[in-house]
Amino acid sequence: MNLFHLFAAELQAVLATLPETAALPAEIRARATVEPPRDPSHGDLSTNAAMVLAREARINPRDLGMRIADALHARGLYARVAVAGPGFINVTLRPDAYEAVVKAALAAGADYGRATLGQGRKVNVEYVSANPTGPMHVGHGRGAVYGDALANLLAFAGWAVTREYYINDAGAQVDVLARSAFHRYREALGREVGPVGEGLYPGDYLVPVGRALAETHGEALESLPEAEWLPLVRRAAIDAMMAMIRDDLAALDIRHDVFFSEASLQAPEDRVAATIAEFRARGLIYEGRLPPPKGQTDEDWEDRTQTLFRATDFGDDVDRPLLKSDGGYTYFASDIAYHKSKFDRGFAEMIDVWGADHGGYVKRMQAAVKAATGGAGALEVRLCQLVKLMRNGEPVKMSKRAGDFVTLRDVIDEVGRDAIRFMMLDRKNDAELEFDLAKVIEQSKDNPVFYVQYAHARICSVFRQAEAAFGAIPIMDEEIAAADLSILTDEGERALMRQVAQFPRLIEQAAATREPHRIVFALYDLASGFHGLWNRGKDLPDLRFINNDDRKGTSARLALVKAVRTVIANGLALLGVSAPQEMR
RNA sequence: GCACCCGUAGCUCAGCUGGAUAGAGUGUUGGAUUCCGAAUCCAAAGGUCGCAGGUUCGAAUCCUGCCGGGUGCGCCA
Repeated sequence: MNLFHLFAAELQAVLATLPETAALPAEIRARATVEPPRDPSHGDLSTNAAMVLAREARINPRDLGMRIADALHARGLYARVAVAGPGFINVTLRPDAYEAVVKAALAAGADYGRATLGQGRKVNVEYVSANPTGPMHVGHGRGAVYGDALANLLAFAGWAVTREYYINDAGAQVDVLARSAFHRYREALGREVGPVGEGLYPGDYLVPVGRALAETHGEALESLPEAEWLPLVRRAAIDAMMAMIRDDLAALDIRHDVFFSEASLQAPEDRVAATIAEFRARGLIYEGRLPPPKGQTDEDWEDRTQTLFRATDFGDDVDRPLLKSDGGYTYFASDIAYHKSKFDRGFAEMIDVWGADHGGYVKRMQAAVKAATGGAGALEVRLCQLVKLMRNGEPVKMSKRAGDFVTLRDVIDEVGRDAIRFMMLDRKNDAELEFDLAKVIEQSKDNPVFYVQYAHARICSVFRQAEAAFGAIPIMDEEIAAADLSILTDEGERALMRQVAQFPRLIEQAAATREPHRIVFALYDLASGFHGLWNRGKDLPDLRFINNDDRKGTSARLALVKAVRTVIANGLALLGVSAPQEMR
């Protein structure tokens, strides 16, 4: 049940029949929006219809507002319809409208807020996609949490979501990984290997990989030429790294549906070559030169002819190379084939979640998708800004030297899944995020995670108390479902009803804008409203949720807080944060 | 030089795709616990929304130009 949808439909019906607006094209009338007024004293719903349509209708906004307001009022559904300010039409609902919403929330339970915005369309959300060359860092964690919450949100809002991870297991970096693992392998055999060589990965996370290789192969690999041991060691190292990454993701309760291997694009069949051939046949590729980049030292610049994709024809700033000087594919070439595969698998809508350091890559990838799909597919890229890791207000150094490198796993182990997920979503994804380890573990004030969870736990506690006072839950559930909510007239109670009523709208807006952080802020506000009402019960016993002398009033208030708990639980579920029964 | 992101209270950030008197947390100051969980609540104080123009009924929000910070800029991924 979505009050905003219901009213918007009424409004459009009025606009379609009113002499002043009926003649306007439907898409003009659709400019009218419905939203809650900032100031609750203005009413429950507000529309800008009169202001938005006045010009086209050739009437001044206030007069048009009066006409629309009269027509709305004549429908007999609203307690009050008024024109205010420059032409806002404010609507006050009848009290029972909110009571119906609370009942609807209780009936829907875990499905309350579910929307049909996506209309069942398939969408592919690709996130994390960290290189399998080492442990994930905190920045990966942000993309992981954001992508996962976004996927949850889109699924809840009516999309058919596939969660995907792209494994970069094809380039030169995984060869470096293999050589690094080979070093650890010889070390495990007891050879005098010395320090890890220049250009190799020094982290000791490869030590177990080397040890496992030694156990499996003994000394057999040592005598082989690199060309023979490298594919074997590479496979083992990548598998080990991916196992580690998947384990870390599981610790955050993140599970992808598809792990897509970059290497699989080239073997057994070479789909990158096929994509390039197709582009070439369509005249999207030419041999040419690029101007050197400006503003940076370019002593290594070598002016040469290369194989270029006409990205500028599809909105990019320059054309982009597909082949490296050694004849291999650029990462971009592979990525085109990869995104084409997504489209071929039925995803016209694709969302990639990247780190901000890949921002310069967005236009070319969107251009490529446009070209590869003939305009039928669209790629949306959401960038996650960097995470500044802090401890007690001091930045934590993130140098790669062993010792002070803080991995994502370190942070998960230190602060826990709920805290890290909530805090990562406590900021807009394109804003930098300051993550203070000391504050996040502090189980109190500074920590909004506990604030929201506490509200949920407190409501659970209320129900435990109610059960003790009034008896078995099944009986209570029936009473709650039948409760007369019209006796709840306190402003704090009405405010909670409004927040419950706005949840479906919140879901749609958060999904449409791809902004799960809105849920975080809304849950915080809801928790705040609840905590406030709770404390007023200390001074005003009539506001207490449980009143042994007033079974009807208790049922009504329990219905309200149960609806609040439902919203908190559903919201936290989308964020991937647990909703505890108690905080102890 | 170019592209993208950011600039809002001392600090960290929201601001519902252009709406009404710009909001939270934190910090500071003062207050609330015989009673549903004080991991809570209430109050005070705190603002040239980076600057300057423009668009219109209306701009923190959209456009242009500056200033400041960040991320990138062929053959890494």
